[in-house]
Amino acid sequence: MEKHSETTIHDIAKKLNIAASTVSRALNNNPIISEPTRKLIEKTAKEMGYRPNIMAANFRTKRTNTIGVVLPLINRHFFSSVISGIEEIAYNRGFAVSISQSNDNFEKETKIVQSLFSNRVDGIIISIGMQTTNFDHIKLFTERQLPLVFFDRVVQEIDAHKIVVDDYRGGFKATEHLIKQGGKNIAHIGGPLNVNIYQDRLSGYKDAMQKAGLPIDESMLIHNSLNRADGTNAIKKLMQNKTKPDAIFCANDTTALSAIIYLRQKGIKVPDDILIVGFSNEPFSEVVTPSISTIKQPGFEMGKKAADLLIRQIKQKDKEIRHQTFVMPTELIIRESSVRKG
Amino acid sequence: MEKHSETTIHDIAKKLNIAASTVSRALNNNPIISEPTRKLIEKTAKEMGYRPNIMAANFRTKRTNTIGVVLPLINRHFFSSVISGIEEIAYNRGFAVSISQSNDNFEKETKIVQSLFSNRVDGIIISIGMQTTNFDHIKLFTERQLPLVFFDRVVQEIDAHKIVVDDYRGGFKATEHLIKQGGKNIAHIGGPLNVNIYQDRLSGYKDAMQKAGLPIDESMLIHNSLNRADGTNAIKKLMQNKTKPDAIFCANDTTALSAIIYLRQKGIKVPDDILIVGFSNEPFSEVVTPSISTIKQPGFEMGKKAADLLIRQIKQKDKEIRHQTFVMPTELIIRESSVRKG
DNA sequence: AATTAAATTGCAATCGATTGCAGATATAAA
DNA sequence: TTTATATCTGCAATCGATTGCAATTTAATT
Repeated sequence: MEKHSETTIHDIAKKLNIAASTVSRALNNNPIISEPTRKLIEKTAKEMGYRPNIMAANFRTKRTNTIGVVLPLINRHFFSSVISGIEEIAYNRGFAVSISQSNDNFEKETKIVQSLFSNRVDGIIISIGMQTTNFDHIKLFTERQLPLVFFDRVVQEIDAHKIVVDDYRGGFKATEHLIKQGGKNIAHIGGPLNVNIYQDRLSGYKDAMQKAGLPIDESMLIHNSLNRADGTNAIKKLMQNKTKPDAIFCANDTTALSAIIYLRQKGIKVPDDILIVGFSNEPFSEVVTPSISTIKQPGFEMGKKAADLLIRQIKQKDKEIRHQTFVMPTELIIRESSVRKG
Repeated sequence: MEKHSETTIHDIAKKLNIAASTVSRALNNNPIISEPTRKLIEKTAKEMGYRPNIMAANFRTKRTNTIGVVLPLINRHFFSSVISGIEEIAYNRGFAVSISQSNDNFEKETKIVQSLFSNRVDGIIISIGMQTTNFDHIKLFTERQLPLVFFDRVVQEIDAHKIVVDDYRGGFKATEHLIKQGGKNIAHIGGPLNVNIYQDRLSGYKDAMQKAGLPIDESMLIHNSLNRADGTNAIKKLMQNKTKPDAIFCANDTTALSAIIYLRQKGIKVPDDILIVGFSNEPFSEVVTPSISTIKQPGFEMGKKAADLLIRQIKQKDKEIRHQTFVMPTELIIRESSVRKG
């Protein structure tokens, strides 16, 4: 029946007795082709069930119309929101999105980035893993001027667009709020300090404390991986201090939740006895009891912004670009966990 | 300096005075190449900073080593878990994962699938949108024998591998549990019936009711989109019935949550006055008060299974395949919302 | 040493679309 | 009618890796 399973521009050309180049140009809406010719070609192409071989085109043009996304964990509300935003913009601009998760594992992150590079993605959007302290794999992109956008967990020493949350102000606002609510001995459960966002949240905390004239007690600071178990260990340790905290600023909602659950088991009431604020506004924070005050990060908008910036860069590859850091606003959402009942 | 920005197998061949085909075979570990030659080529390739042009290879071999994933909404715990599972398997087998969300929009779903087809993905994994009742876009794949795996929201009339949860038994177990806890007038808030999973959950509910000799009252059945607002409307309506429900089986946790919150506002206690069971085991369900009894779906495992099946199909394209439906077990997780206090 | 078999390597075509440049046709001006 | 100028179309090379088949080298056997 059909010799080629797929019709090519050559088949169309042969049928119409014209050159394949004309067909190619017509199908790409090249204005150099006259209107009647284009119409005819388009009609024939449709009749013949023509579908462009994008691989051939990619190969020839050296572009894949694909952007790579690398992030620690897909299955996390903040990150999946970012993906959602990226996908939305990318789809509208005709780009596919290829997604990989590093699981916060340095080796995997490296392999992923190399693989995306070999696959010739047009650019990548990346949030660095917690373990990552060496950035040679990233330089693979920057050295060849391949478009790259960081988000959330960024690398300061690499020159590229960056989309971050205002973690400093987030930390500041959270702590300030706890102080206003009467907190004096305010603890902080934070993440690894090699990651910028945790560094910034800590700085915000410290500055808010200092501004209020409150001392910073090192025994009130704990840094860990911010998962459920770590959170429980952290709160346990804090409650063994000679002076116990009367408020805690947690660097994520998961840890805040761990603390609340542990304290409830011990008969310590939140917010009556201890005030708590989290970070990230996970979906559960709104509905848990007590609902968790937190800092909202606009994940979806960040994803959209990142994709927009990346695609702009891809489309104007030649021009010199001034890399910028976009700081997305955070919002303090006050719920039950941090408000002492009247 | 460098004429070609990238070194090709021809550059390597020229340098070593051998044929490009030998280089190609050596780099692909073709056993027909002798060990010393391979070693030499590999060494030289590394020295010259060779990176295969995957686009060229894809073009030639007609494979992209990419699998497409289409699902309603990335930013939902169940789906992002599935993605996570898919990504894990795909990554280990050398496949990239290209992800798109349909937002439950039929037009977008169609375009996505067509685009994946044009991009020559090696296969797709798809969960159908709620609005989708026409499957011509899917046939694009099946007719050309392109590997396709459905998960969760599957299309019965299309012959392909399917990974589903045992929604029927899930619905049955949930309802049976409510009956055991003393429920008599058990309502059901379900999803659109054109979607198999909601159909099955309803069937499970009905059978459990019948088995217990309980009548099925149509006014106790509501079907909607299962979002937060719909859930609130549904519970509101149910509570206006002449005989009010004493238990509710909700087809997802979001709706269960809506019900709990609404009832709390009205001073009606869960589980004391009304028992509730949800579905999906969203992260919030465990930590909300009262914690929500629910049916756990193994999203991550489903993703892994789907990817495994798809990749197997891709790798043995020629052989005839008996399509199977894999029913993943569900687990009833009993929490506070459905257990009447002693 | 000659013959045969086995193990390696090379030749050259191929995948399908794109694109610079040359050639052809149509239109306008002289 | 001839010449000049736009417009349009076609030729042919090209992108880089893969692969069937032919050619060559090496090893084994007589």
